[in-house]
Formats: sequence, structure tokens, C-alpha cells
Amino acid sequence: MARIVVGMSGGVDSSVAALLLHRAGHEVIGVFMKNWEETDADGVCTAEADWADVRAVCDGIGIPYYSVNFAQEYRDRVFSYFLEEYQAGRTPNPDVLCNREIKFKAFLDFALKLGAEHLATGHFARIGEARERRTLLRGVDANKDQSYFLHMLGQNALGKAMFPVGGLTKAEVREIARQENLPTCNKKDSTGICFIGERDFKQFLQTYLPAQPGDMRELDTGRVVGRHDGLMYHTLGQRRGLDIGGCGDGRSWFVVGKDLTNNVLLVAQGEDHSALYTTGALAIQETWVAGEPPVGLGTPFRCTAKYRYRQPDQAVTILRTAEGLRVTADDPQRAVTPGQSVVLYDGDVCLGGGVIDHMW
RNA sequence: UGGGGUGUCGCCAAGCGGUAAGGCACGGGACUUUGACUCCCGCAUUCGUAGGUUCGAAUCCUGCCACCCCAG
Repeated sequence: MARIVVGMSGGVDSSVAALLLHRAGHEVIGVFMKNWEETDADGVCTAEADWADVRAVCDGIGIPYYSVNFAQEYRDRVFSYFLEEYQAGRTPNPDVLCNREIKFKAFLDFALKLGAEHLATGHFARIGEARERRTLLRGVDANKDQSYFLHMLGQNALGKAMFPVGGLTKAEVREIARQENLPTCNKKDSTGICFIGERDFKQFLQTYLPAQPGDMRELDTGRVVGRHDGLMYHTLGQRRGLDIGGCGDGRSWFVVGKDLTNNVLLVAQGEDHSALYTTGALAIQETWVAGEPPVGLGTPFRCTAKYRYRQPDQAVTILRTAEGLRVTADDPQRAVTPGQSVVLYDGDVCLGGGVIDHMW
């Protein structure tokens, strides 16, 4: 019997997380975070509806609930970085930062101040133990595993975190919610940037960053094949939005690079174009769940990696160097992108990861 | 202006008298706690325009318009 704060989003997963802990006899407190103040382009504030769902779920379970606002922290520690990265021509992953800086730092501190022993969320991941240390494990449901987004968590956060639904499948979670008649049992999974939600990306960025239109050039020939409204609106491997039609041999065009100094978007034709594939990548800002890397500098280490969320595991060899982590894949990887996270695994154990700086 | 050529969806492009392929782009949806990729669906009652021939034309004929090339 412990006091546990559950971070509740208004979705099924965190609803069931709270329910399970309550059933287990813990003193559960539901807390909803509002970290983004603006409504979306249509004037809809989904946060209001989510908060209403949290209240309904907590009332149904019979636990107290609160709402907290970390909008300031979110802007300072996550969103500002998000904008800086886009301005620098990279493609950031705000959600991995959000987990480290907000959910499992600012919010965790808040929970501890409430006298909670643990902070639980509805993430599909598990916590294990090995050699006196906490380990981060994949969620049992391979299709919903969210360890990718949690790879920046360290021993301190994992020592307090709980993931009650990590051992369940999504179907089981929904079934439990249905049996208990939780109002969120049939709610659609949320997507989009955490706390901000699904947006028209270009429109969204437009309101925060000035854009500089420029040329789009074919990588192989250098010829101009179109115009772009701003390099930040495109990311490597992207197809949609280029607006190039009837040009070349009829195949689709993809973004293969950004020439920042000339403000030129480099594109190539065909989904199998060689410029879309690389095997080597340098990851910087490496973080390790265990608090330290699995091997020392200069010693190659075999493991698997995900270069993006939900990607099947890729066999890689990592080598720690003074510049960063060199990640070499056995097979060519498509559209590895600077700013994105490469997350490493040893079996079911998430080791940590780094931010992709460049590829070759 | 004289000679030749071309005008079919935003772009490329089939069609050659029998009632508008396809690709790209775009839009919508599915998938998805980043950004992407991927998948599915949709997308010209109309063929530069005005007439004519024909049971029937984008396909044949005529005028006009536009653009391109060669002459000049």
C-alpha cells in the first residue's frame, strides 16, 4: 500500500493504469497535466475534453484528482529546443525530451512533493532490475511498445516510475476499461506532439518561425525542379508536400538533403534512390538508462537499434568515440535524420540512445 | 507574314470513328504519443475554340485562337 500519483492524459492507457493500481490497494491520486495553452487551428481545445475524461474516470474508480500546469516548463525545456532545432535545419523529437524534462522531472518532483512514493503513467514499457540497477524494458505488446520515447530516462526516474499497463497488450487494456465501464474505453489513441496534439505541421511551425523560400534542386543533376517555402517544412525521406509533378521519369520525389548555406532543398527521384540510404551515423548527447555506457571508449559493441519509433530492430555495432557514438548498421537504413533519436536495445532491455548528428 | 508542328485533369502522358488509360501532384482516410515512410480511397460527362460530316468524333473536315520550330 503506497501513495501513487498517476499521470492521467484522459486516454485509456492511463485510465487503466490508475484502475489497476487502485485495485491493487494503493492510494492513488490522478493528476492531469495541462502543458499547452493554445487551442488548435480550429479553435478546439482538446485539453478541456481530456480533463473532463480524467475527472469522469477518477470519479468512476473512486480516486481523487488534480490538474497541474507545466506550460511554462514545457516551453522552456522542450518547445524552445524544438524550435531551435528546426531553425538549425534538423528534425527534433520533442516527445523524448518531454518525457525526460517534464513527465519524469518536473512532474515527478511535483508527485514526490505530494508525498507519493511513485509516479505511474500509461506507457507501454516495463521496468526491470539487473545488478542493483533499474532497467527499462520493452512493453509486452510489441506493436505498442513505447520504450523508444522513454530511452532518456535514468536511474533516478526509473526508481520512482511505474508502468502498470506495460505488461498488457493494447487489446487487454481496452478490455479492462470496457469491463469497468471507464468512459475512455473506446477513445481513439491520441497522436501528434505530446500535449500539443495533431496539427497541420506547416501551419503550426509558421506561427513560430520565419521561413525563407528557396529552390529545390535534383541532387544528381543540380537542376532546379521546384521551389520550397522553407527548409524547416521538410525532413529527410519525405515525399509529400514537394509538389513536383510531371517532371523526370514519373516516379515520386523525396527529400534527400538540405543545403543550409544556399537554402536549397535537395531532392531525388525514386523511393530506392541511393541517397536515401546510409549505414553509418554519429549520435551525440548519448544517454544511458543504466547511468553509464555498456562499454568503454573504443570497444565495439553489438546490439540492435531503432532509428525511429516503431521501426523493427536493426542489428548494429556501436563504437564510443570522443566525438560521439558511432552507430553502424548491418543493413542500409532509410532516411536516417539529424535531430532524431537512435535508441539502442540489448534484447528487451533499452540501453539508451543518442541524437543523430550526421550520417555517411 | 511564308512553310512545318502542337494544343487531352495542376504537371507528364495514352488515345488514331464507338462513347476519356496510367504516372506525378493534390485532397480525404487508415496507421502512428515526434517529424516522416507506408497503405487505402478520391480526382476531366470532357478533350484550345466555333461550326460541319456521321447513328455515333478527343479521334474526319473547315474557320478562328494560342504556343513552338524553320525561313526571313
